[in-house]
Order: sequence, then structure tokens, then C-alpha cells
Amino acid sequence: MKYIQTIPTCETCDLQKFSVFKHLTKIELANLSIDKGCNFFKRGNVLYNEGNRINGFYCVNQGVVKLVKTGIEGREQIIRFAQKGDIIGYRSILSKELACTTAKVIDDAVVCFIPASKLFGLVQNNNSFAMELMKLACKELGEANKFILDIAQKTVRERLAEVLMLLRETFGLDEDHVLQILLTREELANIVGTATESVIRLLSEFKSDKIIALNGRKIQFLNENTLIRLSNFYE
Amino acid sequence: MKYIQTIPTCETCDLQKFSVFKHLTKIELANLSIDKGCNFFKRGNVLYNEGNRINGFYCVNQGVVKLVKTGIEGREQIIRFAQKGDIIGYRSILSKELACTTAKVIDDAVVCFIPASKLFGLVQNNNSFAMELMKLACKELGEANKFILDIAQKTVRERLAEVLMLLRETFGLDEDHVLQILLTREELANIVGTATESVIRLLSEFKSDKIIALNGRKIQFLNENTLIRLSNFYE
DNA sequence: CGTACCATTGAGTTGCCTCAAACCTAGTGG
DNA sequence: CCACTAGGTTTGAGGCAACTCAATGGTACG
Repeated sequence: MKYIQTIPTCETCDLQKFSVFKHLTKIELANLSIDKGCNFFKRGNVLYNEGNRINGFYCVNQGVVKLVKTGIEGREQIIRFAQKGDIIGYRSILSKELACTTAKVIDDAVVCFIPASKLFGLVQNNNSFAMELMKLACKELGEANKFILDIAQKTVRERLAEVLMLLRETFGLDEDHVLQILLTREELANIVGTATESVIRLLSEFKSDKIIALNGRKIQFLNENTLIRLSNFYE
Repeated sequence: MKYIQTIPTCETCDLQKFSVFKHLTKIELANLSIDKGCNFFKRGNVLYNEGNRINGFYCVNQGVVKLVKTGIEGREQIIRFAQKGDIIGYRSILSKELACTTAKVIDDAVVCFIPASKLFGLVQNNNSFAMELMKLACKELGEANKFILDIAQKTVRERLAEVLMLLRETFGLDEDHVLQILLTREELANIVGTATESVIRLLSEFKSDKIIALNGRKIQFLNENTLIRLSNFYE
């Protein structure tokens, strides 16, 4: 982690238009930039650890961050990802609890830090912002609930197929249908909630079935419909 | 479900003092009572179904409601319980999504219904209320995240022990250490995320180990420390 | 060129699921 | 009062998905 030369200002940040900050006034945005910190983080860097008291929240400007909970014998469970425009740490601040996850960079990232007081100020004075924030929390809650059902009832194969489609939604594919995020087998296992070896075996099954192609950590999507069907997705 | 004679008014409702409504003014509380519906529901009644569009939220005055998601071959996963003072359905309203759970009564209940417009009005005009609501959503989100970790990494035995302690926290024990909520074995399984038979086998194991005593659906706690230890709870 | 990390494959084990049958209890109605 | 039914509970048997452990191969990097 190191200080970067040009701190992106919130007023000129393009991401702001599509994020939770979209309803802020010019003045509010300018105010947000004051006291703001901004750092560059390399893969593996940790923004904060589970159990930390954090006094602000983070806004991802570039790169990818994973939010993980650590369980039995240090095994990680990936709860969600954050990429450009996403904010993290807001949950702990609003609920006035300790951080319930560790935030670890998995793709070199530029991340801004905004003190909690700013967040509370905005919630107090800008109802649209408060609504956006609530919407965000409620959306995440809905996703978490869905994930509970999946992990409780689906097989590992179904979950892996679903996770692949989920990653596809989140990070997209390039022109060759290659997934635009590189994860280790272990990280994949930590999303699905299974053993690394199980992921490896299932991936190579999918490969023999011509559903995906593998090249190191690159995953190429060959047959999305089958993947959706395998994930046992309905409704 | 039938109309009840005396609709509890929000101003005089004791529950209000400890709930998300605790910062409302007398006037706001009075206003909340207007247009409010209130019904009595018997065990098995459904307040709303997963996928419904709901145009208001519910406040539990008496009894217990379970929120479930329905998965493969109709098997239910219990996401959380709501009892007196708790509100349900607010997530869908705030995130403007369809209901992500079905709300089913498991202990005869009196439940008030408040139109969504009232909720939005309060969020607009009362910042403390907006904060409380956000706090609630974020707290639930934290719990959901924890549950994801548990269900992904713990054994069924550990999860059952944990669920028993969780129920103990939520519903309490009477003077004989009997859990103050009656659930079928199937419902227990639907919280833990396992098969009914597995719950039965493990419960009778706990019984032979003198950790609990069973009498129909009544569960008596004999040794909470062992239960905590079995749940693999740490930190 | 060694070290570290990750990926892969095989073998063996087991926790948990499914299926099936029997039993218990409470409610209904003749 | 008893027979009947329905819903829930319990126990047994058998099978398999997925885990653990272990060994090997590949790749990147200082």
C-alpha cells in the first residue's frame, strides 16, 4: 500500500453517477472530497480485518476487493466482491458494530476512505441519499438470503455452476468469452463453500463437457445455457 | 385470519418503545395508526408469499412468524423469525423488489399492516427513524453473513447446537429451562439446513448425552455450556 | 536453481441423505 | 367409545457426494 499522487476528487469521479452517491449535490460531493484519503493497494493487501473497529467507509475507484469471513481453521468464506463504484464497510458503521468481514484486495486497487462522520452527515441532510443507502443494504440482504437457501439446499456442482454465472454477471466477459476476473481455485472454493479439490474436479468435468475452457486461471464460457441449467436455476 | 375487535393503536403500544419506532414523536405515532390494518392469524396462515408485490410492511404485535424461502422440491429454508415488536416486509419495500420470503405464522399472532407510503414519509421526515431502519437492515445483513459462513463450514451437529442456542436467545426459557417456542422437527431441520431425520437423530444423541431433555416438541436445556462448545463457537 | 505457491490426481473414508417401514398422537365422525 | 385418518416422529438400511490426506507436477520468482 502506498500513497498515490493524484487523489480522485468526488466531484469529477465518473463512478459517482451510478453509485449510491448519485443524488448528491455538487456541494455535497465537494465536501465529501475534503478529509478523504485515497490509497493504492496491491493484490493481497488488507483494508481492514474482521473484528476491527472502523471509523469510516471505503469506496473502490479501481480494482477488485473481496469481503471474507474467516471460519474454522482459518478457512475463508467469500461473502461478496466490491469493484469500481462499490462501497464497503458501511454496514459496520451504520449498525455501530465491529467489522464482520475482512476486506482483501484481489486485483490491484485504488480505494478512497471517507470518515464515518461524513456518512452520518449525509444521511441526516439528504433523504435521497439515505434512501439509496437503505436500498443498497436491503438489496444485499436479499442476496445474502438467497445465498443461504442455495448453500443449504443445492449440491456443490449446482452451486459452482451458479457461482460461475454470478461472476459472469459481476465481472463480465471479454470478446473471447473469457471471464474478466482471475481467481485461484481456492478462492472459487471459498465462494462456493467447498474444498479446493472439489472445485478442481468439477471444473475439469465442465471442461470435458465443453461447457467451459480453462487456461490457468482464465475461464472461457462456451455454453452458458447449460451452465444455467446445471445451476438448477428456476423461477 | 379474521378481523379483531380492538386494534392496538401505535401511540399506546408498549412494544413501540423498544422497536425501530422508538424515536417517533407522539404525532408521528398517531399518524401511523391511521390507515393501519390489524388482523389475527392462526398457525399456518400466510401473511404474504415469496414473489408477491407487497405495498406495506407488517409489525408483529403478538405471536411468532417465520420468514422462509422455498427451494428445491418445495423444501423450506427458515431465514429468520419475527415476534412482538419486530417488523417484516420492510426489505422488499425499501429495495423496491418483490418479497424474497414467505411469511408464515407459527404461533397464533396479531399483526398490524402499515402502508408503504407511511414508511417512506417517515424516512423522509425523521432522520433518527431512517437511521434506526438502516441499523436494523445492517444488523440483519451481518447476521445473514454469519449464517452463510456457518452453513458453509460447520457440520450439521455444530449447526444444530448453534441453532438451539440461537433459539434460546430469541425466545428464552421458562423457569424449568424449557425453550419458549415449539417447532416441529421439520422446522428445526429447515433452520439448520438439513434433513428432518438428521435433526431427529442428533436431538436424541444430545438427549442421551444429557445436554437436553425432550418431551414432544418441548426442549429442555440441561447443559448450555456443552451446547456452546458443540456449536464450535469461538471469538 | 531452489523455494514457494498453486493445481492436479488418486485413494480411502464418512457424514449426511434418501428411501422405507413402523409407531405415536390427536382430531373426526359414525 | 372405538375406528379411522392424517400429520408428525422415530429407527434402520444402504448409498453416494464430498471431504481429507497424500503425493506429484507445474509455474513464477528472487
